[in-house]
Amino acid sequence: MPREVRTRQMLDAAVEVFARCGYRTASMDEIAELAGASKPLVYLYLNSKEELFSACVRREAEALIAAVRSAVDPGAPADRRLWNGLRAFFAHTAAHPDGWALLHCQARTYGEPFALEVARLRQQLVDVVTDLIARTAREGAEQECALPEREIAGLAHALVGAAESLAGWADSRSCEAAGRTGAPPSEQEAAGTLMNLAWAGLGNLMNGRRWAPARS
Amino acid sequence: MPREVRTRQMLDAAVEVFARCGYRTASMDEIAELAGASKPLVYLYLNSKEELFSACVRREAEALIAAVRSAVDPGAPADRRLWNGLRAFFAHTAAHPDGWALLHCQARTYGEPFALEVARLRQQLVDVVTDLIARTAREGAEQECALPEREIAGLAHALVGAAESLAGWADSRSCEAAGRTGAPPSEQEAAGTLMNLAWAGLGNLMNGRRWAPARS
Amino acid sequence: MPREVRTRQMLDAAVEVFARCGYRTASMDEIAELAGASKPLVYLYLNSKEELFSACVRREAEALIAAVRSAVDPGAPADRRLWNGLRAFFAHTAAHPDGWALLHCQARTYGEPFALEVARLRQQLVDVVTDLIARTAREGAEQECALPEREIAGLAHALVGAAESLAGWADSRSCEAAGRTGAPPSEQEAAGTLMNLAWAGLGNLMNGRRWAPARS
Amino acid sequence: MPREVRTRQMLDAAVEVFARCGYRTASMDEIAELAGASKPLVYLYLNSKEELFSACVRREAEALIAAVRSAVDPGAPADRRLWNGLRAFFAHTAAHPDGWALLHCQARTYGEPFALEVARLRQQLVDVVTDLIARTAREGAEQECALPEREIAGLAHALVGAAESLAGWADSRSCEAAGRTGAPPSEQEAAGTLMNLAWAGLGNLMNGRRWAPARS
DNA sequence: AATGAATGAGATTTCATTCAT
DNA sequence: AATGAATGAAATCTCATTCAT
Repeated sequence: MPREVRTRQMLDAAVEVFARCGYRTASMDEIAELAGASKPLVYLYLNSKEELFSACVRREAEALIAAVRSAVDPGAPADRRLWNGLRAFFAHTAAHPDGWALLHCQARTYGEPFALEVARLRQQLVDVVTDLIARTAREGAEQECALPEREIAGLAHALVGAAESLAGWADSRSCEAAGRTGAPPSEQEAAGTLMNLAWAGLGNLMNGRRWAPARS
Repeated sequence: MPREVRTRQMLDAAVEVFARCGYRTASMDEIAELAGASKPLVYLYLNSKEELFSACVRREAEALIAAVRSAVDPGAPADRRLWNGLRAFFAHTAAHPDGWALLHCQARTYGEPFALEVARLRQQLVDVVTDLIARTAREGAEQECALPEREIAGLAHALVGAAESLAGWADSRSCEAAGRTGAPPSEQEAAGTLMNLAWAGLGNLMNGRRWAPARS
Repeated sequence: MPREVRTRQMLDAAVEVFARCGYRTASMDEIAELAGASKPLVYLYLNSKEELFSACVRREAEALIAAVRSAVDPGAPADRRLWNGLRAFFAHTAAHPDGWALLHCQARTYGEPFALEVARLRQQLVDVVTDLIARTAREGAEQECALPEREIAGLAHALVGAAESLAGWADSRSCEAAGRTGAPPSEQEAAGTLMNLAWAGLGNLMNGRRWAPARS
Repeated sequence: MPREVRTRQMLDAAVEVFARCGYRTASMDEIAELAGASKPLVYLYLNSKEELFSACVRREAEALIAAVRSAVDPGAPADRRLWNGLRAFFAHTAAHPDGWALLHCQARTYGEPFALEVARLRQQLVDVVTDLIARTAREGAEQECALPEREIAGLAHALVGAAESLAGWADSRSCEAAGRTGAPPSEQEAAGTLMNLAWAGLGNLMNGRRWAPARS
């Protein structure tokens, strides 16, 4: 069996096991077995547990970012682009729950040696969203009312977080765990909720309709 | 030294170590040492690593929820209540970064035996927010336009996720890791961004100003 | 069982196993078993295989050097001092064949991380011998004929090597291995052979009776 | 590439790696890579790590013994023969430091399966020297004073050991390790030191000028 | 109330070695 | 003549956990 194929199998297995168990709890034995190969072969091709995990994270993150990017038609109007990006995000995370779990749940531990890399990848996602928002704001501005960069960054972080949370909501595993009932939301629903939030927020902000605490 | 005091010391130490290293990587040796007690004593008081971790999560989650709840004056107007809740959330997470790291970063692993409990605690937080939103919506509705429960739940999830993300943004550790520059946002800023988002979104939804994809 | 006693047992076992198998071949399992303790305890007390080996080498080297040093009566005449030193050397190596094997056979591999330390310890032995020779030469000089330092160092190296070789000769294990027959030499014999060599060599050198190649 | 050439390349590589790392630490991967061949080929030609090591030791030992033997002109006078043998020994070990390291440092481990063979090869070297000394003694005896065989064997062992030690002294690697300073001795110097020692020792012994401990 | 001493079980990783081609 | 692919076995080391005091 050619090396490339084997490597992919191993990554697939590793993503699944890491998503299920977490980095430390996952054992190389289990990964190797699931990949249908022997442990030494896993080491031969992927060097160490750490590198294997890194490779998984990188692959999944790149796939997610690529999915979002390619869904965004550069010629479309601003709102359409944001909408498509969101739908692609929810579609991809729903289609690849293990990869998503890896990125969202497992890869955040500070103190692990790959934390830095993971943080950078998440930042990439935020950057993509920041671009989307900035263009949306620019094109959609009814009047000359540029949002400060800092505010846009905040919005992007908030949106990414909201999207992550909604994606998690849609994940049946977390449903069971939390004891929630009722069907999880569809991608359309999740994207819709978020789109409305973003659209309304952007609109208000751009038009100066801010909420401010009443003087006490 | 009385048992209560010792126990608190142990939990403090455990939260710090768990936050820094994660559940699996943290070692009971380190925790015991940091707590200034011997390992057998830790076991005598807290039974096992798992129970110790659970106790940490429970304590920190309850503290966070209590902080948010107590900041919400039941007699205040709807927007004020949401605003105060958000500020309390950001204030608390900023004041207790280890506890927050525990809840946000470490405690998400599916597959660990305490995952269930952790998910339930997060659900409590979502429930608090859901209540806030529901009441805000009810009171703030300019016209009779009840939002469906399902949509409110979605909003709550989105808001909690956005808040988490903004709280993470404000955490200097993740800043360094992601290579971001510029000062992290203050609690006021974070709360403001989120409040605007929520307020605008709620307002639009309640008034039927929804964004919908153009027919293609 | 108190820590000190256990530690000594472990070192004893380690010296035996390392001497028998060499550093790499020896297994911590075997050492722990021979020491009558569990492996984790060995690690708790001695940290790592490398440190364990270092500790063995240090202990044995110090014991050997101490044995030689304490046998040398500072008030005795020069030849007597050398003689006593040699006898002590052969007596000690014969009495502690494992320790000797460790120093002589196992601890020389360049490339191992402890090679440096071992080389330094051997140098100590050479230094002791150099002192002995230097004083012998000074006191025993029939006429004013100081040997150059460099020559003395050479002699010391040669003597130490010769002693090592004779000590190895006396070791029954190497006898079997080499297929030699006949009883191995006693300490007295070995010391005598070496003493004569050293004494004659020194005498000749000091009196200028050197061997030089005939002009060809 | 013909088999013979390849085999030599492999042995060259193996000697280098074994000398650098020791038998156990050396890896077949490294040897194969350095030899520029694939691992299965190494196994095809040399069967196993053990046989490979044996082959290396045999080759190097035979080369050393041959060098010494061929330097000894059977017709020359006794002292001249010893002198030439010694010079050849130091010249060869200096010219082939890896081979020498293999014989002197790596190949002494009792407990490895080739220990027996290695010991026999060293014994051959001792035998060569024993012959040299025996003939020297016979020819050089000023009076009828045959040295007992046992004493000659002792001398031979001592001389070989001394030579080994001096050769080691001359090896720059051990110099660095021991922290010694000053230029290492040349072959001439080493051979001279040893020749004087041997010559004087032999002379004294044959003439009955022995050192004996004073009655106490 | 508190601990020094001790361990069973399991983790990652390495390596000599062999097929199938 | 030569090799890419693959592995069984064993190494070092760690850790949560428990006695005996």
